[in-house]
Amino acid sequence: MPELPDVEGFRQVLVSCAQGKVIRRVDVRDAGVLHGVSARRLREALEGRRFTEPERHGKWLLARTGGPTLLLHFGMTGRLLCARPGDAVEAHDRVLFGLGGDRQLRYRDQRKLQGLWLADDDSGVARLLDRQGPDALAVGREDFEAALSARRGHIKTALTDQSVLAGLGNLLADEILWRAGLHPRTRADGLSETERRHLYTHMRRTLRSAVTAGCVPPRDAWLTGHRDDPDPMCPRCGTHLRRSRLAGRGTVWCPRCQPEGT
DNA sequence: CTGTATGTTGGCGG
DNA sequence: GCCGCCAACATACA
Repeated sequence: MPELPDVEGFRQVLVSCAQGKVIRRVDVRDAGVLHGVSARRLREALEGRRFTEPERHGKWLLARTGGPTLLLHFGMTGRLLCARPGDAVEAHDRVLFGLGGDRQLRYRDQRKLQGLWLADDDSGVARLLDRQGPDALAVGREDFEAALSARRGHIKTALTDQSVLAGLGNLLADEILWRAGLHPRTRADGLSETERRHLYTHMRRTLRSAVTAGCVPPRDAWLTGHRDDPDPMCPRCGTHLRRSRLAGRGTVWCPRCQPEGT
């Protein structure tokens, strides 16, 4: 699930559930999601602190406390949710944060592909995020174009490479390329001035809608609404969609709207 | 059993 | 060094 729009939604959960609240109890149910920190050290670092305004960079969520920062990454199946302390704990609830105001923030994740990190200070945060390119929602047109021009590989690979641009995942990349009319194998540094501009514009529009929805919505008018159909058709022109493997992921595109070459 | 899944990393060969 | 591809990580589901 989690790409930039989902993580932005989790940031909102953190704001409404936990911002300003004291962390009374950190309950690590599965230490397998902790990276570079023990359950005990996590508890000692966070209990008694208060969550302040959280930030997001790409697919990373930064839960600030005024002291150490908790960094969360959701992999493919992670979520953040707000519960009551008495609510039944589910099998995949890995860490529970008991808060003031009778709230409980939960990191739930089925597959444990990523997890939680703790940074003592800003330099610790910077170390953890040092491979991240500019955030896809915050990046300006010029930096976006410069990042792509520096890449000789396929455009889809560049868009989903977090060190080039942070936040886009497999669904968003396919969606944006479809809207921009670009074949996913187009060379990133081979885009015309116009194509680069369109790509940036469509990335912004797609991200804005998706952030509002809290996910890449599987709407009928979106490519994402059809990628899992047995015989998927392009919602714009009715052509049979193509499927293949690119950048290590299942890739869907419309051969008519996104012609190869040129 | 096989293949797939919205993520990331590290290794291999070109 | 850059690039594409693949396995690995852990788990569920068709």
